[in-house]
Amino acid sequence: MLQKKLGLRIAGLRRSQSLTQEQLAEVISCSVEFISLVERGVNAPSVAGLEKFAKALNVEVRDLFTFEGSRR
Amino acid sequence: MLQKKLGLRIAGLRRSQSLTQEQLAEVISCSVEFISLVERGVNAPSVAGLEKFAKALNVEVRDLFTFEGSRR
DNA sequence: GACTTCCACGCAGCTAAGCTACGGGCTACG
DNA sequence: CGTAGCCCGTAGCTTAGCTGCGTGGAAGTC
Repeated sequence: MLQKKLGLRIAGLRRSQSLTQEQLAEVISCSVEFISLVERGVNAPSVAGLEKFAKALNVEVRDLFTFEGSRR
Repeated sequence: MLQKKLGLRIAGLRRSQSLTQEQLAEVISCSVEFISLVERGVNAPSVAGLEKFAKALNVEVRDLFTFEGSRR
């Protein structure tokens, strides 16, 4: 549920930075496969992982949970 | 790092709702000990767990990651 | 057609961490 | 004293976070 939206959000942010999954994986220092899993909502990163994602995407963690559907 | 702040945030939200750890644990249907661990920043809940916490505290997940220190 | 880049996806595996139960201990309050 | 609310350590089960490998497909370029 949540991870699905989270994945889409991350994928969107990544694309908006013109990064490939591979590049993002390198920044985060994790596997490309994992990026794929996360973006598809199969896996959700841990809280520690969220921090990395946010940093790599130049946003704050709370922004990762900010969707269109959310208020505001 | 993050989980520390997250824990404080959750504890703060819980208190502001005048809930005890026990009551919160019941709403989330998890153990009281776990609430304690989370609030102290020893453990961080999983993404699925975050959803439960947010729902129990009547906020959105993104609000759990909204600290004083954060921008805005 | 052949090649490359980007990505989805299944499978198999390790280990870290989420989560629980039990037991003890401290403070505050009636 | 007794109870409520919380902290804390230890020990343990179990899930899922995360990896590697290998495949294959869509789109672009030459």
